Formats: sequence, C-alpha cells, structure tokens
Amino acid sequence: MAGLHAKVEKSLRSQGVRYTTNRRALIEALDNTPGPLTVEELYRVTEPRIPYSSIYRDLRVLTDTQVLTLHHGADRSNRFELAEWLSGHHHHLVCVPCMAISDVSLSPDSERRLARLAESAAAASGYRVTGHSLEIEGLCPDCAS
Amino acid sequence: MAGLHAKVEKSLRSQGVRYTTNRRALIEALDNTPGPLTVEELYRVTEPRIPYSSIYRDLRVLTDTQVLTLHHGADRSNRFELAEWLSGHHHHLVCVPCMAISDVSLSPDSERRLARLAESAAAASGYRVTGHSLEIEGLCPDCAS
DNA sequence: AACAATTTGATAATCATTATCATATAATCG
DNA sequence: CGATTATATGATAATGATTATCAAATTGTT
Repeated sequence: MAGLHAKVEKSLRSQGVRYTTNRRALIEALDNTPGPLTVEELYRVTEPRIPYSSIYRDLRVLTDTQVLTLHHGADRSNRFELAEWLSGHHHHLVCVPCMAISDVSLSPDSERRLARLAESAAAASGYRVTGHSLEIEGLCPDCAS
Repeated sequence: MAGLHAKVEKSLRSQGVRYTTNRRALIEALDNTPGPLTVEELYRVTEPRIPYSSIYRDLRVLTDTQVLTLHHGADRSNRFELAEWLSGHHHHLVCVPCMAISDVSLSPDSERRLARLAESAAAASGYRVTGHSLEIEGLCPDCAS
C-alpha cells in the first residue's frame, strides 16, 4: 500500500501529532508483517534501534490516535497492528502451539453472513453492535506436521 | 449447575491438586457472573477476602489444570472464566464504552455456520482448525441510552 | 534566525504478577 | 488416633512490563 504513510500522516497532523522517523519505522514494520507484533518484536525489527521508552511512548500515541490497535493474545502478550481503516477488516488465525498470529480475510459473502450472525446473537441482549472479530484457533502448517 | 464443584473437584483430584476453600470460592464467584472477571473483581467479590498472592497462585493453578481460561480484553485487563467444558461453548459481547463483557451463545444452527466459516477461512492458509471464538463489540443497553 | 511546541532518550517510578519461605492445613500410613 | 508427608496459605520480597519524568534535541512557525 503506497499511500499508507500519507494516510497516517494526514490523520496524525489533523490531531496535532507529528509523524516522526521513529513512528514511521514502527508503522513500516507493522506493514511489512502479516500479523500483529509484540513490543519486543518491534524493538528487534526496527533499524536503527529505537529505545524501549520511545517505543512504548510512540505505540501509546499511535493507539490513542487510532492509527494502531492493541491485540491481546492467549500467550499474555500484547501485540500491535494497523487499525482496520488502514489495513482493511480482517480476522486472526492463531497457532496454539507456536503462538504465531496471522491475518485472514473472509470473502464478502462470508463476511456478510458473519455480520448477520453477530447481529442476531446480540439482539437478545439488547446490545447495539458496532463491530466483530473472529479468532480461529488451530495449528499452522509447520506445527501440524 | 449443581454438579459444577463436583466436576471441578474430580478433575483437580485426578491431577493431584486439592480443591480448597479458596479455590472453591473463586469458582463460585465466576459461576455467579455472566462473564469473565478480573483479578481485582475476584478480590472484591469473594468473602472472606483472599489475599492477592493466593488469588494469583490459585488462578494460575486453575488455568494450568484447564479449569479456567484466561481472556484478554481490549482494556488491557486479564479476565478469567470457566473453561468451556464447564460452562459450555460461548462467545463474548463487549461493551466498548464501559468495558463490560458478557457471554452469549449462538443457536446450534448459527454455531454450525460459524464453524464452517472458520474452516473455509483457514483452509487457504493450510491451518488445521481446533476452535474459534467470536467477539462482538457494541454498546450495552445502559451505554446505548 | 528566533521562538514555541513537540519529541526523544536516559532514568526512575509504578503496577501487575510471580517467587520465596515459614506456617498451617489436609491426606496417608502405621 | 498419632505420626509423617505432601500440599496450600499468607506475608513479604523480587521480577518484569509499562509508564512517568525531565533535560536535550528536533521540528514547526513567525
């Protein structure tokens, strides 16, 4: 996605926040990976190194400004990913043995069906539905063999 | 569910773990609530008070023995709930403003459709599916008004 | 260039969770 | 039952992840 940085920058500027080199590097790293990353992974992947204090601060800024979203895995680790308005709506495949997480999209048809399911499930509780997310657990090709 | 404690006790004993008063109180509290609870909530709800050190230790024991499962909410809080073999398969309704989480079940028919959706989504990635979980975000009746 | 606002990096502080250990409780065996 | 062993408890200390602080550096604005 070529316009990614432009989109992020525009959004941040409109909120009075600067799109600096560090922040750009974090977004870049997340865009280059097919799933959410932990703080430690972001620390290792970025070049040159960004100190943890800055990573934490920037991740907080970026989530507060809706550029990133936080995702909590079953391994008690916090992982960050691009917000859906940047990456598109998707769900997660979680490999239980190795804890890897990768994004997966449903077909428009399946997505429509899923949305309907969510609506009807919530109806009984009087909830107004604003979104949904499906987490599929299993074994990745590596772990399955 | 009357046999809940019996089921838990049997499972724990078979693993050489005792079902003590504290542990029973934690299970009781979780069984009396329509959704997962945080450590702090468990601390407040149990009577008499169980010290945090014991709560943490017991929660770990109970999750290690598959009696409880850990759930990570979008508010960065860890919540515990009865494992599905005790509470039945279910999904979660999350109220975005107030962070409350409540359980919700799909009809057998919807559940079957959801399982099929998960299967077909994972197929492309070569995953072997072992489970799934749907999180529905929205506004609870209180927050919607 | 000068000024104001924001960001950075190093460090210290905080918070949730886990480890330690002496005491207490429960299970087992004679 | 009493003695012995194993497990659980509670108080406290230690750890680890995250957040706060603040002077220096960077960026944006006049």
